[in-house]
Amino acid sequence: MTTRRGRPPKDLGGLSRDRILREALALVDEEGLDAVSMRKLARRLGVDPMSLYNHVDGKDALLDGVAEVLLAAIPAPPPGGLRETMSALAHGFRDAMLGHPRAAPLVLTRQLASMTALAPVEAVLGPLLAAGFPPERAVHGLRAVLAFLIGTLMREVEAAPTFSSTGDPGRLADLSASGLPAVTAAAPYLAVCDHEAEFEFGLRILLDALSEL
Amino acid sequence: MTTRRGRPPKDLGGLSRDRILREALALVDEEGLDAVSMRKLARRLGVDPMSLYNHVDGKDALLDGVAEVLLAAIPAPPPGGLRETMSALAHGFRDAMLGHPRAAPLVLTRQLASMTALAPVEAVLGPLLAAGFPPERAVHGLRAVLAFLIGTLMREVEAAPTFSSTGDPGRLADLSASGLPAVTAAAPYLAVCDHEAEFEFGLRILLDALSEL
DNA sequence: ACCTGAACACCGTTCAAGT
DNA sequence: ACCTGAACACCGTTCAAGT
Repeated sequence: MTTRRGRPPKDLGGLSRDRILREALALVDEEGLDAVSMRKLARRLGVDPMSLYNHVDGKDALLDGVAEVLLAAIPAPPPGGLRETMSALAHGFRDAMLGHPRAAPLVLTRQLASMTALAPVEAVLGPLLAAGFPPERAVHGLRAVLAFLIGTLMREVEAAPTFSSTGDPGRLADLSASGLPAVTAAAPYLAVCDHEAEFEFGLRILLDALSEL
Repeated sequence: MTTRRGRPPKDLGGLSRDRILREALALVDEEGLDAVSMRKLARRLGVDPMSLYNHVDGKDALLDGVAEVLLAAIPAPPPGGLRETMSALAHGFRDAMLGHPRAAPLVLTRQLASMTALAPVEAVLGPLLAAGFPPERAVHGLRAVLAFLIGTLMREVEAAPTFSSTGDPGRLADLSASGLPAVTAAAPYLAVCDHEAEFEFGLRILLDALSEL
């Protein structure tokens, strides 16, 4: 169990798990994941580094906590059909990650043991089962879509290969000069990546496939 | 350019970029990514930490180099139809990552600027173009498949959420007791993940979709 | 119950010096 | 051209002490 403590501790300017996690997220947003350190975080909170350990189990648990904060920001999908629900959740997930691009890898790359990660799972699984999917197929479908979401978002958040570095004008030239015929032919498209369009394209394919059972 | 130096330096027991990268990969395989440090790597090589900097641009460049070593292990696909080629490459990619599961996140997670990453791209794009795909669609398809591959492999390599911790027998009980109806109903399937089957399932869906234009 | 600060065993990297 | 070692500015975390 990696969830909240029993009682929410009073928050009179004092330290608390929530305050620490929020400040950690702010730190990641501003300076990036690599810049996070217990000491720097403590400095920002005006406390001794070791005080953090009264509310958080260590750096790794801290980052898990931040990931959970991000996940909790995914809104519950409005009730609707299978396709609408899955699409809403996929977009909610994407929006939550894009709202904190530098922190997103925490969600996308960590094995979250927490139960808070289950709310979106329930929201996807419910409609799939209601639509008559046997549970095994439903889980299959969920995992295929999730894999795609994680992969696209990693790319979008600049943690995974695009074959287009975001602002590099020499990239096209490099690709064209690669000597690889297909790469050269497709260079103008490889050099640019419309993340929104890629997301919709892949999502549509997967949802189509699921609809056809 | 993050490629090799001009001349391959003689390798008489001395240091070299290749020797450093190979040792780094071995270190990751044995102790995991977090355990990698320039100092420890130097210790294993029997040299002063600072000697590494004569062959590698710093820790980040070192890790990029290891990622490229992994990528280079993907075999060129045997000539064949569109579907065979894409499938062979996907499996080659997967096998390369599973051969070094602890190092795989380096490939899956980093923005590789290197040109060595282009060989597999060429191998996929070639058949797509030959099959009559307009370059824009070909790139779309490539990116959708790649996103799925990255997402599944992240999960497989235990860097991304499965909803089943690998060896945790209490997981099923946790899921069943979650109070979420759909999660409870699907708990037996959520608690277990046959990576091989998930991989084939998702890949088939995507390749089917691409075949249908 | 919470906070503190010294201390331990580490980091990556710069720089001046050696061969 | 390559290697070295001291030094700098950091880390995460343990532990004993305070309130």
